[in-house]
Amino acid sequence: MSEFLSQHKRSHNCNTLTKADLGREVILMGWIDSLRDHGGRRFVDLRDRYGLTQIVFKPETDEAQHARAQELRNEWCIGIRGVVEDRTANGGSANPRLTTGEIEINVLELEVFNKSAVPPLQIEDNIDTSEEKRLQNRVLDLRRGPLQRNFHLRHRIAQATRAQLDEEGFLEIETPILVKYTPGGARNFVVPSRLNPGSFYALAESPQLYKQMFMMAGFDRYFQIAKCFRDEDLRGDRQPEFTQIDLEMSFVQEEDVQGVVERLVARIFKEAMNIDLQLPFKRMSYADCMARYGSDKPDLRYGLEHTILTNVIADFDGGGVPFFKSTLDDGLMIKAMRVPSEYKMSRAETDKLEDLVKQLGGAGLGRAKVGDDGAWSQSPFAKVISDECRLAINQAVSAETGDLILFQFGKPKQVHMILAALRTHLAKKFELAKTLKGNDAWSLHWVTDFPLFEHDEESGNHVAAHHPFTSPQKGHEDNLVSDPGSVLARAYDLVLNGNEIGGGSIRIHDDQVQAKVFDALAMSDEEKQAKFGFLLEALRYGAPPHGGLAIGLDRLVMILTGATSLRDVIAYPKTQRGTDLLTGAPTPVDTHQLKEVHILSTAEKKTNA
RNA sequence: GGGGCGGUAGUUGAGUUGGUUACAACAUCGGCCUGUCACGCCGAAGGUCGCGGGUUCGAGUCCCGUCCGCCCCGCCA
Repeated sequence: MSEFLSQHKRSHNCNTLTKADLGREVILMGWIDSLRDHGGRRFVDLRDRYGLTQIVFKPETDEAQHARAQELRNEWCIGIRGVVEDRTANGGSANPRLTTGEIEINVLELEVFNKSAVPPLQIEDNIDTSEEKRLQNRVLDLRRGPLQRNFHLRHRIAQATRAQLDEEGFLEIETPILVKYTPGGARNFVVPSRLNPGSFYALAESPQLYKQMFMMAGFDRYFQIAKCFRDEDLRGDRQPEFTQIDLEMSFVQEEDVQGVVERLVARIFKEAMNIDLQLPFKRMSYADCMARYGSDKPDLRYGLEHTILTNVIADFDGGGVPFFKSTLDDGLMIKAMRVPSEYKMSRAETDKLEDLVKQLGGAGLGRAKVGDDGAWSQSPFAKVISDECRLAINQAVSAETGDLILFQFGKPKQVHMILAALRTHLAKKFELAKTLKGNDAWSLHWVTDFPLFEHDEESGNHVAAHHPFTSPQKGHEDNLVSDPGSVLARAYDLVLNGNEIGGGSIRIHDDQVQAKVFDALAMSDEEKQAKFGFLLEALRYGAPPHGGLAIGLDRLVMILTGATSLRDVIAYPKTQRGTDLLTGAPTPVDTHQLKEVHILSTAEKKTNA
């Protein structure tokens, strides 16, 4: 135990002292952010999570302390006792960039708690160190201002969430992390059970079924800031363990859930960002999103809308363009995006767009430059297309002189995906969203009317688009068996600046409807009982109508902090390969540990470089 | 499962057609400096060019394999 600590308590943090404190004796503790040694004056910027304070060592104050100060180095953790003095009166100048910039602490006593080896990264706001080095040295990385601020904001958001949902009558209840393994959907992390040889838990993908059962238990309004685990491939915005603001409500319709979420998000924006959002948020149907933006989470802060041309061109039987004709004959989609003339691109730049299309798996990029009178140039279709078809296309996409029309042909899913990628690519290139200020910089909207099922190409079956407990829309129940592909769901996603930050639905509370949905999913009685028997059982005893939603907390924090990766808002994140460079996890475990949990590894031994 | 980019002092980068002792900035270390706050000045040290193999008189550079990081498609009910 340090003598210094037993005699002194920290009196202030490094961001509070001002001229109002002149003459006070204070105790500060923190890290050495930087050093400036002038021989007879030794300056140290002392840093803690709150800010910086300059401390100064002067030989006339204390010869010995001044001499010791020469030994100090960056990132040492120290404590000091000293007197608040006026920088200007001391013959220096104030630093207007610091809250504490008008004062400095004349050091009377110095305590070194712990020296620091030379840090492998610089502790500065703007570093260009590779992410690999940063993750390997995460403790030092986390000392940096931007990450410290990200976690402050994350804390504010979590607290605003608790306060708001508490005020709205929600109960915060925890659910298990070790849960029943259910195949289908996201891949589960699997945990062997030592006490039950050959059996396994899964780590919870989400508290979905538990929260529904809370409703059946009568808790009425539940929320949780819940850890979730999914063993899928990682992305910049996907980590294998992540956090959801999870909520569920009884006796509600879509607009009730959406209203709660809108008020919650508005409160988060107000408390964390001091931004007043306008309520309610816009609503767009899934079909509309896909047609106009090629995405179920479009960024609505800019245009670059798409137009489906399949029917337009079919009216002209391909308009004399053999490729159009063969595309139509194959039953494929033709879609275009108009790039207005103010977004100027050279030939080389449009060629680069085509490279992007090919990287995404597209065959190529159809183009047409629109001239006077709607004539096309720089286009493989220009010479053969009929005037009528060309004009109809121009009209359909609202083309004006100087515009560029980009075409995609093929399966709808891929056509949408590629044009959506081009749209976001061009928006980035021309900085369409980045330059927006104030409220214009934020776009929130609901996407509604999702299909209840998706067609799974692998199995040929229908699979639940959201999850199998999502309620079909009213009047659609009869189509569940006859035409499942046409059934819309009572599901809704919340989109922020082109990111899906939340999703939810009104659930099925009627076991007859639930049975039909399982039928449409081609699920046998044994299968439903084995997987979801506990839920079906609960549905038999007075299940209330209910619905809810989950917000991806990490993603929300990422967007609000302006971070470009989830890794900057999760304290100890995983790399794209799912490893933790700080601790080295995951690691092999020895065979006797495996034996204890009754499993045997089939992995081949890896040799590390 | 697939496509793309990258790995060179502690850190970030440069390194030509394969050719002396692999270069710069910042950081580090030593010295000087009484008003700095991107302090300044003088000096020094610092390298298994991710790893393994091959071609060659000679490889950071060319070829093959492999490991690692990042971005994207698939995947993520």
